[in-house]
This record gives sequence, C-alpha cells and structure tokens, in this order.
Amino acid sequence: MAEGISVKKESDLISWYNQVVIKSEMADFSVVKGFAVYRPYGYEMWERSVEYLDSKFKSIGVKNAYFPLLIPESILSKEKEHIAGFNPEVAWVTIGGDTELDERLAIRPTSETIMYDSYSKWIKSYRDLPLLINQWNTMVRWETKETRLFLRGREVLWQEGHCVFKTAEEADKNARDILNFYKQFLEEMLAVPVIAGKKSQSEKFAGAVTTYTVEAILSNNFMSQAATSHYLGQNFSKPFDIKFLDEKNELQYPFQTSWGISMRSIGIMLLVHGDDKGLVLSPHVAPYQCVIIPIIKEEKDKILEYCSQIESKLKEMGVRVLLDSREEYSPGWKLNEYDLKGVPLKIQIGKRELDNKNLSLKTRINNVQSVMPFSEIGDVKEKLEDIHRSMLEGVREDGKKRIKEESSKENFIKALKESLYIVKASWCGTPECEDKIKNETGATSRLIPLEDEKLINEKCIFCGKEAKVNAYFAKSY
RNA sequence: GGGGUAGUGGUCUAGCUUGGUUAUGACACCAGCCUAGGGCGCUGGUGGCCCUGGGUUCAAAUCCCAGCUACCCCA
Repeated sequence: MAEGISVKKESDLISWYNQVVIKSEMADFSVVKGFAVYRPYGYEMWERSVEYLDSKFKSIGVKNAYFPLLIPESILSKEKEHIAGFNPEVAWVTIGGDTELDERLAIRPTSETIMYDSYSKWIKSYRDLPLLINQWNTMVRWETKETRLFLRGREVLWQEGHCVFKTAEEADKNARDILNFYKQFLEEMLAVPVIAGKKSQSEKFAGAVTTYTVEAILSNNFMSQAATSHYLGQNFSKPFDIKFLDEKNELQYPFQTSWGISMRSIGIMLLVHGDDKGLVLSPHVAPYQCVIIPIIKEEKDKILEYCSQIESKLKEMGVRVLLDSREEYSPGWKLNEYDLKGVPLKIQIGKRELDNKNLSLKTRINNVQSVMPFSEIGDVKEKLEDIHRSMLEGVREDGKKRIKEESSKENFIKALKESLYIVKASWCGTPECEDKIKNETGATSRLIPLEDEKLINEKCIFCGKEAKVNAYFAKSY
C-alpha cells in the first residue's frame, strides 16, 4: 500500500510530482527510458478524457480511423520543414527478423505524411470534402532530455485529427474550433484553466502555417502546453499531391488542419492541483468521486448497513462511489490514503451519523467538514459540481496573479531567469530574437493572444526593434 | 551536446571513507490476536544475483572502468 509524500510541492516540484504519481498508483517507470507504465488508476482518467473528447469531435462530423505505425522514409521526407523539424527525434526500424530493410521505416512521430499519402488517393472532387478524420494511437519521439511520467515520454498516447477543406477559411475555423474543444475539455473535465493563443514562428509545428495552442500556468511560474491545433494551409497538399476538382471543373489544392492532445494533459492537471498530501482530482475525471469510510465502535452491523444504503443511493444517482469497509485498516489510515489518491469527497459514517440519520462530508480541496441530512443526499451531486468549480476558479485566480505586463528589459530578463512571474510584453516576434531570449533566460514565448491587442509598448522588449505583437514568456515543461 | 549526483527485500535506508563471520533498521506484506472520529497495538513470520557487465584482489555491496535507469546543473 501507498505511503505518504515526503517532499513538499513548493520546495521541489519534480521530486514531489514523481512521488505523487507513483505512490498514488497512477503510473510507474518501466525498464526503458521514456516508456512509462500507466496503471489502472491513471489510465481510467485517460479513458474518461478520451470519451469526452471523442464525442466532441464526432459532434462536428469527425470519424475515427487507423493508419500504420510505420512510415517509409521517402514518405516522411516529402514536406521539407516537417522532416527537418522531426528528423532529430525519429526512431527508425531498419531490420525485419534478420533481413536489413531496403528503406528504413520511421515509427510515427506524427501521422501527417502517412495519412496524406492516402488522402491523395481518396480526394478527387469537391464532393469528397471536407474530409474529417481522427485517430487515437501512440507516437514515438526520441526525446534526449529528461523524460517524465505523463508530461514528456518517448512513447505518447494521444489523438491526432487530420482534416481537409476546400477553403482556407473553413480550415482555419476548424483549427480554432478544435482548440476551443481542447479548452473546454481542460476546464470542464480537468479543472485546468488555460490561455489560448498562437505560437511564434520558432515555436510552431514543423510544416504549419499557424499553430494554435492552449497553455496552463503552473505554481512555479512555468507554462505548459496542453494541446495544439495547426492550420497547415496548402503546405502538405502540394507535396502530397492532394487535389480536387471544384464546382467550376478546375483543379485545386485543398487546405488542411491537424490537431492533437495527449496524456500530458493529465500530468498538467496533477501539477496544477496536487498538494503536499497527494493528488487533488476533479470529480469529472476522478475514478471515485467519493469514498465512504465507516467508523465502527459499536453497532457494527447497523453502521455498515447504513453505509450500504448511502452507497446504493449514490450509485442510483450516478455518483462513482467506493465503500471501503475493510476492517484491517483504521479510519485515519483510509483518510490519508484517499487524500493521496485525490478522491474529491470523503464521507465518514459512524454512530453519530447513524443516530442522527446524516452524513459527515469532507472535501479534498480545502478539508472542510460539513454535515448533511440523509434526506438531502441528492445534494451530493451539486456538491461535486461546486468542488469542480472552486478548483477551476481557484487556479484561475491564482494564475492571473502570476502574469505581469512588463516593459523593462532588465526586469524581463530577471523575471524569466528566476521564474518570478510570467511576463507579458510587446515583442518583434522574430526567430532571431526568440533564440537570444532563450539563450539568455532559458524561457521562450509561450503564446501570442488570438485577438489583436493594443501593444504594451511600441518597441520589442528585448531587441528594441518595432514590436508586432504582445506575447507571454515563461519557461516550460 | 557538456558536466555532476545517485542506484542495497515492495518503500525509505545503515554499512562504502579504511575490502574480511550470517548485509542494518524502520515501514509495507503474510498469520494470529486486538482495535476504530486523521496513517492503532502486540506476537511470530516471509522476502536480497547489494542495478547490469567487466576489472583489481586470496577476498568486492565496499576500490576502478563501461553501460542502463533516475535526478540536478550548464550550453
């Protein structure tokens, strides 16, 4: 059984994170670097996430499909920027059995190329568009940096959507609509507030025209990219020879999007909400939304019967509930255990509750205790919604305080170097300037707001040239 | 890409400097008893290729080299 967390979240975020993830039995390291084991308690949250997102995608007509794991080098290399971006982290298959392959095969780092090879055969006419396909799979990127459970692996569970449209407007709208789904998912399911924006030239996806992103703010003033959605323009349709005849019988290259969210989103939720006692889960993804802990001194049978009564009532209401009537563990032990596991609501039932026909509730987020008459047990659902809301709003408020508009270069560098706060500043947006910022501070631009904003300053905060946009800067996980 | 730190039953660890009986302790786990409002108590028990491979030595958990894994710092 699990033991407590021995590191404070504030003093060492990564040690704390590893302990929380492993001790709560969400995930574990395997023998291969960067390849994690996701255990039932963690995987169940991913399943819930998949279910939510899948129905969102399907609501706009996206269908699921499956494309091969392996991509021939010649196909992967068709789009120049794309291969240049991914080449350093591709894992290759070069031998089958004991036969050297004529052409090496990439384990997909992402599937644009292999999918668009098929798309070029399928798309002939405007009547074939839009083509809206998604796949749930895993990809492999050979990370050389530290790998982390959920947050950065060499093998990553995710979904990748790949859509094709007649016009640029439709495609760009699709990329933005999907970004909005991601934002909704992160906020409604994981209680993680995010900021939506565009990526800079150097941070965008290799081969994209525009990369849209949603980023979460962390307690150490880092930002973490939770999902991205790319408008690809005709960058892929041209090299892959995807063409359609329009209504006027003219050949056109279509416009494309690709978009993905991975298990990293779960890791971000853990970072954002966890505390020194362990996980703090939103009721919307928690495997158990509440746990009933019997406290037995006398009248054991009556108390247990009352517990079962509460359990079946909650189940009837559609609440995911666990009745832990194991006698070999004390109530105190169980309270700590379910704190570690992040169960949103604990219900303690002893003689007091039995006699008064009520329930003692304790919330995970703030450890507040309250008493509820059994007759009002229907309010538990509402209580769970309250928990989700205060998790979301609490972090949203906290996040706002971590962002500062800045126009002094000196403060900008100091703030980023020491992660004092997230800096919003006006910026020229060039890759050269971004490179220098990264070298000097260790931070990068995380996003540029979607809507045009009034510039904080007319000059770029770093190089002093003409500013083009406002941007958020922070170190990132 | 460069440098550093660590790896001992499931977990955390002692031992390593200065090589030498049966590898230390706590927790967890198993059996039995006892218990219950924030990690109950007692008794007994199971469980180790001391990360892997090589080297030095009469002798290696201990010294040396390499690899693997995790973590940290720098670019």
